[in-house]
This record gives sequence, structure tokens and C-alpha cells, in this order.
Amino acid sequence: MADREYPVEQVESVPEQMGFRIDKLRALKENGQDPYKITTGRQTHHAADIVADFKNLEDETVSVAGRLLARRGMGKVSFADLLDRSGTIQIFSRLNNLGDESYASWQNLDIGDLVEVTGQVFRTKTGEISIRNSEWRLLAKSLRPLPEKFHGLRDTDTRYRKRYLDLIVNPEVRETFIKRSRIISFMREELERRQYLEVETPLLNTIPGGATARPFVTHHNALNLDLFLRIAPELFLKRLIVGGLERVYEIGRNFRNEGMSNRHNPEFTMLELYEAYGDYHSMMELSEALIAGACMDINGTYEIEYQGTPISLAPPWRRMTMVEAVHEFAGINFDSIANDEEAREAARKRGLDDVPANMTWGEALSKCFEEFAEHHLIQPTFIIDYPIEVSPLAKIKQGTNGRLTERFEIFIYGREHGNAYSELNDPFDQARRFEDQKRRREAGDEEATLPDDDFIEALEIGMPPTGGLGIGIDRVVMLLTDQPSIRDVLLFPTMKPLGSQIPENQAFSEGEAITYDQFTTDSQTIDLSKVKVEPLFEDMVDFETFSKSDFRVVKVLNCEEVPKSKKLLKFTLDDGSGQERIILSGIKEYYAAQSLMGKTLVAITNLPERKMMGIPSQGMIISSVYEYDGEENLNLLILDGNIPAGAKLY
RNA sequence: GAUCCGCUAGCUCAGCCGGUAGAGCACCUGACUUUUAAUCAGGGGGUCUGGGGUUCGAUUCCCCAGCGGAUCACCA
Repeated sequence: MADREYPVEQVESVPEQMGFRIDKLRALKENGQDPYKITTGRQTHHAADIVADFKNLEDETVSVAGRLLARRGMGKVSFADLLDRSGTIQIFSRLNNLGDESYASWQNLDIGDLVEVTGQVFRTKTGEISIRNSEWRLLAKSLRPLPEKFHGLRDTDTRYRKRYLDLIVNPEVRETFIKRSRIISFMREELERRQYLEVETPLLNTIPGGATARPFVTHHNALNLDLFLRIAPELFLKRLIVGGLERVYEIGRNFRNEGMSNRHNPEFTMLELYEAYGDYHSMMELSEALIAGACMDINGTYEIEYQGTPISLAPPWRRMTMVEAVHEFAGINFDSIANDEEAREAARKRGLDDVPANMTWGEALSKCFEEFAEHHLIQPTFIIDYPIEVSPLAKIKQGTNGRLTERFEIFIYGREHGNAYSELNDPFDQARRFEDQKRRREAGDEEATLPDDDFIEALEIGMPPTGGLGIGIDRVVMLLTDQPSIRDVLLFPTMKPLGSQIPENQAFSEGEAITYDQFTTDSQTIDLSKVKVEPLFEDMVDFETFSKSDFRVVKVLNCEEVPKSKKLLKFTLDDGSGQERIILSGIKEYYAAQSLMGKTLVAITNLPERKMMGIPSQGMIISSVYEYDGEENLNLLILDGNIPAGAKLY
């Protein structure tokens, strides 16, 4: 990597504060004290442990390592707060203890620097447990100022995009993610206790199934095959039940190509589990054990507050049929409604706007529930017995004339947190329901699932009666950590790229999502009969002339479009010399700038400098060119990434 | 996708009726040997998100765009 003057390109925007820090770093390096050469840090204790165990640690010598967060100078003594993974501890430094030189360099540190400090544990005059600095080392320099210490980092956009800053300056954020990890661990432990087997099923699906949602599409080059990111692991996990594993679960990411909100991220984490010989009743008990148990584990109580609303997660939770819920909150008794027409009439009378003429009893019930009941369900409630129309994978509940299924959803704070069924294991019925989905898809419903014949075949082998449960982990974490948005419980929520980072090849407009992968695959399957190459040159070049051409392997450090130019891409290259090399190349119609980042290419480096669009170009990048079906085709020579920059070509 | 709101120094925010910008923290210089958002004195730092328009003059008014947030719709 080139020895750049400044570590980042936007240095112009913060010349002052970064400049001071870079100067300090340079002085250290010149003094033979390059902090980046240090390979370890000594941590005998962590900040929080020292505070917690002060009785035993008083006057003991400890070593801590972490980031300086605040400094309070008093002249010949100073105080600093050091942050490690456990929290902060105060460092007390005194000229008398450190000596002139060491104290002066300590005073020269900046907020954000990473240091190791060794000293005795003691309590200051004002009572704060501290470490008396007797020896210290700078472990890494921080070149950029941290966000403000008192208000922290508030701007949500920056918090999500630069989570490392958020984690440094907003301690409660670290707390939330530690709790998130703990919640997931707890659920694993609980399922382990119940002899569940953790399994992993494919994220790349040929048929996206198990839920109704629009999938993401991607492409496999070697197989020349479109694949979908999974929308749910359900159909795979049930195959494992058929296979006799009896109790399986998977905690993993699902991908749904739908809207985003404070409760929806395109990729989200689900716990999905299946228990042979169980049903939705056993799933209710398990739901309580998992969610209330996790709450007790991290909060030490079942009584929590979510966004100011008290919620009691103490089991057992209320169980209520959907019919009962609609009766209670909407005043309509669907039990006494005999047919679809009456159901539509009742819904209309109650004030439901969108009542299509073909709406069924079940659809009307479900709609009334969503409209009038759902938001009342603040305390944890199992809503059970869903209409068959909205439950394509659940068993029919006996004694309901085939209108209801054995299904429940968990509602807390008016939001759905989980979904469970007595799983449908009748292959004939399942095949019929797939057919139904197919019809809906042909009618334009993009969310309708594709028929999965192999899954039907698995059911034909025989699946035991099974209870299945899905829990939205992100929502549970939101609830248990009192976070208002799903983005607050995802370390790196999906964000739109900022303007300058949007790759050109993202032609993902409606309907025609051509991925870059497809683009390159297409160019691999060329019809050789349509290829025409230029005749070989007849004129010879003598070896001496040829050997003066300096062909070098270069790495693409950056590649961007030249503004206002139709053809030019601007490459910033590492040619192994330590100096960056700028080369402009007219290949924009063949390659997207973003797709070439990091690639290993060939360039001729000893051509006279030439200005293009006012930018001097220092050489040429080598491509192969041929005619294909009357059109010129071009491929960059892209080499194995293991060839180092600067390697000479003979 | 729709509606509303926001974007000003590294960070958190002021900036009125249009007259080329302020505070606190952070940073730099100095003082200070037990501070707690240390204190005190002095100093530097801005493409007011971008592009148009109105105007003698736009951070301010208007339009368009970008990004973010909230609400709605869909979903978990």
C-alpha cells in the first residue's frame, strides 16, 4: 500500500483536527515509537471488574487497555476515562509518578487514542475508583475526532452507517447488542435443554417457499441458474422432520424484498423450529419459555416497560381465539354468522372499508381482527384458530367445518412476534394449496409461492404430526431492550448507499433486475462462429524496442466514472511503486466502475502522460478486443489476485 | 410507494421580517498536583446537503434532486 500523506481521501474536510493528530503520529514514528508496530496489549482486568471487585483489588497492580474517552487536566496531575468492553475506569496520572517525559507524552494523547495502562487500584479523594498510572503505552492512534462526549452521537443516519462510533460514544448501544447476543444464546440453551438439534438449511433457494413474500434474486454463474435468497427455512426444516430428526431449529437470516420500516429490514433474523409429535399447544408453552425466559435472563424480571407501556411477560399468557378477539374488540360474533354474505355485511356495518364482493367468512374475520383487535393486544396474547384462507400451511381444526386451522400468532404491544401451526402433513391437501398459490401467482400475485414438488414428495414419504413455531428475533430484542426501531437492534441495518457510493451497474429498476453476475455470465457464453479477430501484424518489432515497454501488474484502488464523459473511467492504481497512478480508460460501456474495484489488471506504465477531459492519464490499461457479430467487444485482462502489484510482465 | 418533518463547524444545536454565520463540547496556546460535562485566559476552524430560480443581495423565500426520520400501506 502506498505510503499516503493522509489516511483518507476526505482529509480536506477536516484538515485541522486530523492534521494535528497526524503530526503527532509522525513525530512518534520519527522517534521510533510507531504505535502501529505494537502487536498486543496487556489486559489483566477489565474496567467494570475492577469497580465491582474493588475490595479485593485495592492497592493491587492491574493492567487495562482501551480507548481514552475523556480527559481532565489539572496541570501536573490529570484524569482520563478509559473505555474497554466492560465499561469505563478512571486513570489518574501524576507528573511525580511518570516523570517528565512520560507525563508530557501522556498529556499529548488525544481523545480516542487506544492505550494500555498499568498501575495500582485506588480510590480518589472524591471517591472514584481509579488506576494510578505508573506505566503506559500508546497502542494505536486515533486520527479523527470522536463525537461529542456529552450528547454522544445523535444523528441516526450516522449512527447506523458508522456503528463503530455509535458503539464507542453511546454505551447503551453496546448494552443493547450484548443483550441481543444473550437473548439468542438463551434461546439456544433452552432449545438444547429440550433436545432440539440446531441445523442450517440453504439460503440460496431455487424455489423460495415457506412464506408469502417477494424474494431477492441472484445468479449462479457456473450453473447459469437464477437463485433466490430464502424467505423462510420452513420447507427445509419440515423435510428434516420427515427425515426423522424430530426436533430441529434454525436461527438465521431471511430475506424479503419488501418495504422497510421501524419494524422491517430486508434481512432479518428468525428462530424457526419444528417438533415432531407436538402441536400448536406445545408451541404455546415453548413460546412462553423462550420469550419470557429470555426476558428473565437479561432483565431479571418478567415485568418490563416498552416505550413507556408496562408489559408483563409472566406466563401463562392469555389465550384467545380470533373469533373471541373480534367479538370482544369489534362486537361481532362470527360464531353466529353462517355464511360469507352475512360476514361481509357485518364487517361493512362495523365500518370496514375494503370489503370485496367475494370476501369469505374467514377473510372477513381476519380483516376485522387486524382492523379492530390487533392494536388492543398490548399484553402478551396468543390469538388462536386462524381462518384457513390465511393459513396455507396449517392443519384444519376439527369441528369447525374446515373453516379454521390450528394456528396461533403471538401479539405483544399490538405487534406480531411469532407464528405457529400444527403443521399440515397431508400431501394431497398441501398439493392442492400449492395449486391454489400457483393460480394466485398467475393472476399477478408476486408473493404467492412457487409449487415445491420435492416438498410434496417428502410429505408423501410421511411427516409425523408436528408443531412448528417461528419467532422474529429482532422484534423480541426490540421488546426486551425497549428499542423503538428494528435498526436499533441490528448492528448494520440495510441503508441506501450515499450518493458517491452507488455502483453504476445497479440497474435494479422494476421488472428488469439484471445483476452484474448475469452480465458477466452472458459474456462467457459466446458463439465462437461470430467472433472476428484482427489479422496478426506483419511488421516485426525487435527485442530491444519491445523490452522498453514496461507492462506491470496493477491493483485497482479506486475506479470511478469521469463526470460528463460517456466513455471514460478513471482508475487509481497501485503499481507497486508506492505512488498512486491515475489512468483513464474508455471502457465505461463495457464495465461498471464499481465492479472493477480491487481487481488485478495489466497496464503499460511508461507512456508519455496524456490529458483526457483535463485529467492527466499515466499509461494505458490492457484489454483484449475483438469483433463479435459485427460489434466491437472488449474484455479487460483481469489477473489472479495473488499476483502482486508492480510485478513486471515479460 | 404516499404524506409530513429534518439536513448549519469533527459532534450537539441556535440563527427572528432576506443583509456572506454563532454557542457548548472537541481542537490549538498558556495557567493549574485529586478532577467528574474540571476550571480560567486567549486562539483557529464553515462549499450553511447538492443544483436551479426570485432578488441589488439567499443559510433564510420558491422549485428540483439526494439522504435521513416519523406516520400510512404491505409484511415478520
